[in-house]
Amino acid sequence: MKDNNDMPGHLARRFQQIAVAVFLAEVGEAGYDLTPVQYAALATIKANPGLDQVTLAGLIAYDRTTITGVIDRLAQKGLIERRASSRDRRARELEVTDEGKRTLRKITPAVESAQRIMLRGLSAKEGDELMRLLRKAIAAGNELSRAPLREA
Amino acid sequence: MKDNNDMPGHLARRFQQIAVAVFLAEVGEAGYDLTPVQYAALATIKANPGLDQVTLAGLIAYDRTTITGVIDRLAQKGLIERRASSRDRRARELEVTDEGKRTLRKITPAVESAQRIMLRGLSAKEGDELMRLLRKAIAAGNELSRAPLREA
DNA sequence: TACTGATAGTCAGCATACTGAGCAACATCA
DNA sequence: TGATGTTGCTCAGTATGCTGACTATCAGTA
Repeated sequence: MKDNNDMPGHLARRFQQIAVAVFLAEVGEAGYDLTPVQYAALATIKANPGLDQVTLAGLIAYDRTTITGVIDRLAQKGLIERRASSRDRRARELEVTDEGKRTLRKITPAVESAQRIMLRGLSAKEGDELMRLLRKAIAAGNELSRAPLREA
Repeated sequence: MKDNNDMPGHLARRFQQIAVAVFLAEVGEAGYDLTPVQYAALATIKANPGLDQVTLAGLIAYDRTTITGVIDRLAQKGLIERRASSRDRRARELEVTDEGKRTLRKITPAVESAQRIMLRGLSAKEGDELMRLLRKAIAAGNELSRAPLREA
């Protein structure tokens, strides 16, 4: 009988669980209330102003039905704006507000600190190796989830 | 500006996302409807008959508020039974039913196949190394989530 | 131009996860 | 025994993720 600790799926869940907890703790201590998912969306919108929801979802591998709620919450917090596209009346163009940009600047140290904390059991070399292996496994499995990563 | 791919937190989320999708696909193809979370709970109850919910939660690092729903669904499917404990009237003792045991036997190949598929981009050696690094990072961060792993 | 298929977004419903609160039962100690 | 603190479990509320269905719109073609 295999132990849970021999199951990559179980380890994936556990590592993700810790990663989220660390992120929320660090960002919360900095005085902000942003989830990892909201942060990634916000940062990606800032890097790609005016992109639509489907493109955003592809860039961070979110399901299109999930992104709706994330966008709603970011908009409600005043961090982004959602405008109808002029070229395609189905699409909505996303833009980070000034407050969104300010928030991003302010929480960056907390976000980076969180990334360090979740790897604190590993040496720098091991941390790099873990990320390399995760990237490789993810690349091979990209099409297996409903929300694969998509290039812009 | 750091890329998402340099964030262990993002990689964790993505790997977990793929792991769940692969698990559901494999188990679904085998004709069963069990989530990874339900599977881990079921297997752990079978290995520790009569354990209570808090102990179960500790063994698989689930939050105690999450386990309630998982147990409900397993019981509703007829895979486990929940009895009041005679020693502690607050506690409920969990037991796998015969159908639960049969189900566990039947889906084991699908579960193992899923674990292989989610590592298919890696060599055997790389897969082992990924698991080792995940275990190490998880051990160091165990206490950082609300639902840490606990020994029996 | 009318038809057909694809695409952008949303919604309902279900299953994790978590926060925080609450109740019942237990354990300990004055 | 009685007060106090702890523990097992549940519930309400919020935030991902997913399945599947639906509307509005677009794009290509007959």
